[in-house]
Amino acid sequence: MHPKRKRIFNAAVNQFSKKGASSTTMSEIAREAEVGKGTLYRYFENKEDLISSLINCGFKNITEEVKAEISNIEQPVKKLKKSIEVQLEFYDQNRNFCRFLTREFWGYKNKFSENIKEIRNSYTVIIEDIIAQGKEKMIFKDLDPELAAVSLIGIVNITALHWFMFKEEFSVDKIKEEVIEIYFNGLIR
Amino acid sequence: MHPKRKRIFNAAVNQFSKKGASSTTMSEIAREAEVGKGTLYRYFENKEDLISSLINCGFKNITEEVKAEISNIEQPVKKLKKSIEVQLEFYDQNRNFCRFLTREFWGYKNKFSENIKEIRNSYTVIIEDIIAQGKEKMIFKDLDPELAAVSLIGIVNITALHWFMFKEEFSVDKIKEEVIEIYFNGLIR
DNA sequence: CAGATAGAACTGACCAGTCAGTATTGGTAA
DNA sequence: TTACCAATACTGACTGGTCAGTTCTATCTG
Repeated sequence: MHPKRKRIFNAAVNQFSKKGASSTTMSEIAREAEVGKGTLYRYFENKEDLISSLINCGFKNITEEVKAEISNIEQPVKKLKKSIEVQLEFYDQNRNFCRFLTREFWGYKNKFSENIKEIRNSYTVIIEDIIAQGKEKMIFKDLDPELAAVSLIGIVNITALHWFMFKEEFSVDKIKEEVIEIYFNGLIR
Repeated sequence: MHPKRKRIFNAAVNQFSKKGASSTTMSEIAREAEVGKGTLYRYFENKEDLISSLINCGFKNITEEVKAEISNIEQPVKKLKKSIEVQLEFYDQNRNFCRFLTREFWGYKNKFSENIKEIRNSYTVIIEDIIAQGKEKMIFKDLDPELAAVSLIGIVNITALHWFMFKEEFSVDKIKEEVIEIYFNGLIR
């Protein structure tokens, strides 16, 4: 990616994660990126394009990373565990992006929203497939794979968000262990 | 509550859930509420006041309802099950509010944000306490109650949101059953 | 009449997007 | 090496439009 485009991306994520996309002005992004305001429009058509490119690109990154990391794992349980780990680590290393994503994701209602539905789905489906696979092999219970997938995504996302919204420290390892315990074996002793 | 204030509340939730709070104009809210624009400012100081009152009030409603419903239940497991049920049913009956809340909640960074942290916490703590209680009674595993509470909230919220964002039908019963199964006993057979 | 309301008209602030002008780069010829 | 010249990248003041919040008048209700 062009280094200036990268700079704008980073500046935008920083600002968006602080104030939300719609309360952030293009001038602020330009200032933070140390770039003229006009330059923004050389790299992005308009504000909406910037926002959706950001969501697109970040989401694609996570999805690709997860896909790559689980591709040579056989067992569904190990696959899921790995994907939880990868996701938590990605969030840990991209906190601002995580804040931005979780905030804008649901809300995003515009001409790009169809696109976003698709992107989101592309991730959900990966998890869903693993669960369906494990269900066939009689490793997982007979539950709706979509619901099970969404539940896992919910746990991981909200936990990560909660932790670095309200806590100072964020221990991927501890959270990973406990999330895995709850999701696979439940809260009850 | 004054009926006109109520009307404005409803209109605002409708609009906000469609377009997001910051892209909704006060004139639109007035039109939808069938109320003069000037009247809005008799019932709310300004737009921000309207938004934060809405979040406040809705969140308080859920919290109160959950508190009331679980107050005369003894067993931690039953308490948690009830609170899942109440929350899902509340969301089902207030879909627009749910969409609005999940969208604005995390993002809300302004003079009210401290307040929102508090409100949120007041709900998390209820769940957390039940879990801590069950942990002491050796019913629940030795996990961090906060993490366990946040996980549950994540499952319930994201599942509900996913369902009436991407699906037409929303069966509280089915979702409740499966969420409970996963959360209490885990995905693994 | 008195208090509340609708809603039109207005104001001032704010902001996305533009564009005329400036700086930088890289290629070419002297 | 230097001088010159596009072409390309960049800048930030400016514009047009939008919208929160105010004010005012006509209307309604009791």
